[in-house]
Amino acid sequence: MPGATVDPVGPNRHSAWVEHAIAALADAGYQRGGARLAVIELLARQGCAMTAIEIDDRLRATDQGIGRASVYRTLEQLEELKLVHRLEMGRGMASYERIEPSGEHHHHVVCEKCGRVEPFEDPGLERAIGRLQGRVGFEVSEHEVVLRGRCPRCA
Amino acid sequence: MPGATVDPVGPNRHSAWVEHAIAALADAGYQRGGARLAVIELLARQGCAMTAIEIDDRLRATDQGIGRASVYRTLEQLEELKLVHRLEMGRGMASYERIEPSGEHHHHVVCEKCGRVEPFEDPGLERAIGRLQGRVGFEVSEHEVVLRGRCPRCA
DNA sequence: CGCTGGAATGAGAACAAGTCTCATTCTCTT
DNA sequence: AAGAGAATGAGACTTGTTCTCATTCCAGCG
Ligand SMILES: [Zn+2]
Ligand SMILES: [Zn+2]
Ligand SMILES: [Zn+2]
Ligand SMILES: [Zn+2]
Repeated sequence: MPGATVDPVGPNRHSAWVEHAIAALADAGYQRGGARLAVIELLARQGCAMTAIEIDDRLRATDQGIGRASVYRTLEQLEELKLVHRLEMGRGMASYERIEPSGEHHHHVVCEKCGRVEPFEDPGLERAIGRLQGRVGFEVSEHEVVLRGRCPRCA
Repeated sequence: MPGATVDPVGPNRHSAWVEHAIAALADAGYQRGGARLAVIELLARQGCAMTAIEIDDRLRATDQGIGRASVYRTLEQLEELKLVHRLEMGRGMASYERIEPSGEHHHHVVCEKCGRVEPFEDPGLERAIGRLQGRVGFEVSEHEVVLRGRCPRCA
């Protein structure tokens, strides 16, 4: 689903992931907390990766005024529990996007001129990566693919 | 006839890339310089990615005492000319490895526990990526694939 | 309910990778 | 050999991220 955009208010169809994340955190022994929930709900509304800076800025701007430490701490915890995927697609800063429990996911094309990021899916690519599993000596649990080039506007 | 400085570790079979890089830089209008050459010769000897920090430390330790600014500047120039590939596979720091003019290349598996990086090649994967070219709206010029998991030692 | 121990939070200091500045040194062409 | 301009490097600076620790909040208990 590339292109799912921000849903500023009210229930949204990604709330299932919010429940999933909350349950996983509870299972892992975490207590509830407002800052963590705010991060989770923000990520739940995004269709693609969002930089840590952007997440932090966005949450600092709310009336709750979430702190930077809480944002980064939460992102780290979510990554540890495989609830979000951490990506480094640009000049040294991390982005995050939620991981669907279903395994459904996408990869990214990045414009090397303007930095624009676009998601894409491809079953053939996934199949090729799947076939790789035995061939590398590691026990692979995730993968990421980044294509780089010029976007239509910059070409 | 080209007075390439003696490599303290002895002659290496990648000197062709050194020549290639020097020629490309000259074509791009750069003058020669000792710091830049040192970076190029170091990269020429590596079989896989090396972090910028490592490159910098290594070159600072030489009797020439290459400066940090020169190292990063050179890496940026080499990347711009597509002579090296910049990778961000770990905790927010860049690695570099040379690009073979032949197009021959590999991808990486990273251990999420100990950080170990291992290269691998796979024609099937390359084919799948090649088939993708038209399907994404970008004019793709490079790609990178990173698998993450546990290495044999950490599994 | 109101307590209480431990978890969660956030302000700001600390870090670390990378970038910028600019005086000096080096290259290359006359 | 001289001059114009490129390359270099010491160190200041920026920036994304992490750490510290005093304060606030949560959940179980009486
Ligand atoms: Zn995405
Ligand atoms: Zn995939
Ligand atoms: Zn490599
Ligand atoms: Zn490839």
